[in-house]
Amino acid sequence: MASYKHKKVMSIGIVNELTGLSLRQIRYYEERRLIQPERTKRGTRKYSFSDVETLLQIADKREEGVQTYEIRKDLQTSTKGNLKERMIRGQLNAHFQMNK
Amino acid sequence: MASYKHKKVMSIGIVNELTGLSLRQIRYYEERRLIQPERTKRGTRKYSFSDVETLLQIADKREEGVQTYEIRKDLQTSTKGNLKERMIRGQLNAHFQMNK
DNA sequence: CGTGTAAGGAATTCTGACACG
DNA sequence: CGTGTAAGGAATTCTGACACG
Repeated sequence: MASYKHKKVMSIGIVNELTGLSLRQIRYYEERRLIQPERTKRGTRKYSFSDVETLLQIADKREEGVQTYEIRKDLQTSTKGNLKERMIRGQLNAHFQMNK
Repeated sequence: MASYKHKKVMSIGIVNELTGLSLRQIRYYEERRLIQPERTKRGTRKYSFSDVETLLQIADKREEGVQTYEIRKDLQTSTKGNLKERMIRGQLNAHFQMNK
């Protein structure tokens, strides 16, 4: 399922090609905790397709002038927001089923 | 869809970790045309998750003593076989629908 | 704050070849 | 045939730092 999307297998060079972001930028966004790549035994970073998607979102926000701190909050709330939305929908469904 | 599974993004070192095959073996199976990795601008090989799956199949066959030439044929017919099977099923479905 | 760059070292990958068999 | 290995070079990645602002 999520295995391919979330498996950390790409070197930073590939991520650079896929996103167009510089190595410096990719490492900096990690430092600001917007992404969390894994490390190989010898310390080279490994990224997932999911990380690449996040980086593309980050690039969009940065172009709009949003600071990394704000982007981090957005990324967190966008995830939580989806969860929240799903829970609310669940409650609404339960509500309508009761009144049906 | 197939984008993550077939996108060539992994270095040979990662493939080695994922499959347990030696670099020599991975390169040799390419030489025998069992897999077709892509290359970066400077010539380093890039593999997909799909390639990794194929390599795992190859490893199984090799343990059984099957030669690379036979494995290549198997890989080709297993793909074509699936296609053929689907076409036959389609015809069967059409047949039964006509007689229904 | 966000990003570029030069610096030096360490690890990776590549190819062609010899070896065994 | 399939795989290991030593060889030398080229390219990658890492970190900490200085720079601009």
